[in-house]
Amino acid sequence: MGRQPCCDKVGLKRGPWTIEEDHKLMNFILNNGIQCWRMVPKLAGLLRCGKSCRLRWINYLRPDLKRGGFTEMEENQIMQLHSCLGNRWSKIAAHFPGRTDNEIKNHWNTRIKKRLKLLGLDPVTHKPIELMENTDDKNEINLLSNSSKGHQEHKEIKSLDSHAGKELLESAGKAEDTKLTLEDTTDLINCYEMFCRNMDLESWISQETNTSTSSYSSSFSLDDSNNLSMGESASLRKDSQQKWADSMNSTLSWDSFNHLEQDLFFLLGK
DNA sequence: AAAGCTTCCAACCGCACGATT
DNA sequence: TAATCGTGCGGTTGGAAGCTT
Repeated sequence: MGRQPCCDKVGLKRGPWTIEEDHKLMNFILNNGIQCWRMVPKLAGLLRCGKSCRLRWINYLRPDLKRGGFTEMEENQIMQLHSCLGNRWSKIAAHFPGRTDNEIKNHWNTRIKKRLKLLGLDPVTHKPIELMENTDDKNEINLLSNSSKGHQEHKEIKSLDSHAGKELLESAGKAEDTKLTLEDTTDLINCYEMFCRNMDLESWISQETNTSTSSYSSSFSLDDSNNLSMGESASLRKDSQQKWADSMNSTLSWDSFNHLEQDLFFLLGK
């Protein structure tokens, strides 16, 4: 009953892929498509398990992958999507043609999380981090000394290399002891929440998910590779990307977010 | 110059769930 | 119907590269 096991791991290679392995996998998939990942390594002459091949293809070899760092606009969009979808990276990635869930997850963990913390927001809930009142001045909060994790947070922020962190700290002119008045923080939070409300992101996401997620999915569709020629696939992708871009234009005004962000930095810097 | 530290990201692992036998 | 597979997903890790002291 049942099927054969996916792969026995005895004798299979692990770790970083070599250029030769990449070429083998890429050539095989481009020439034959994918019927079954389990068979791919055998037919392509690779000593890898199917799962590993799938991951390598999706995250690195796929021809429609978008290379390079994330733009500020993309980062902002990820933040917004995460506030509604949580850690559902594949769902988030579906809104970014050419980006992988792994890529977005990595970027979130290394950059965006810190950026949100700098804004005084909990990266999990997107709610304001507990405001700690300073006993000497009731109108001040210490952004960097939240509970017992204060030291760690401080360390993380101090070592930030992202433009967001540096900009924020430099604009505030207080790299070591960034303090906001309670008034500032309340303004900041109100702006952020107002922005989220105005975007009506949840309805947009549910609409997108219901109508078109599969078309925009970052995962390469096996059906596409099997049933469409390269030209047809490319055309389909182009249409999907255009539709996606159009839907973005009609739904969101990123200029307004950038302005808001500048305002937030201004608030912090004043 | 080099040792130690931090950041980044490719890759792995285990689980969930629908499909298949 | 139960057992197992195939695939996708999210969390985690290891090591290379870059940075700091």
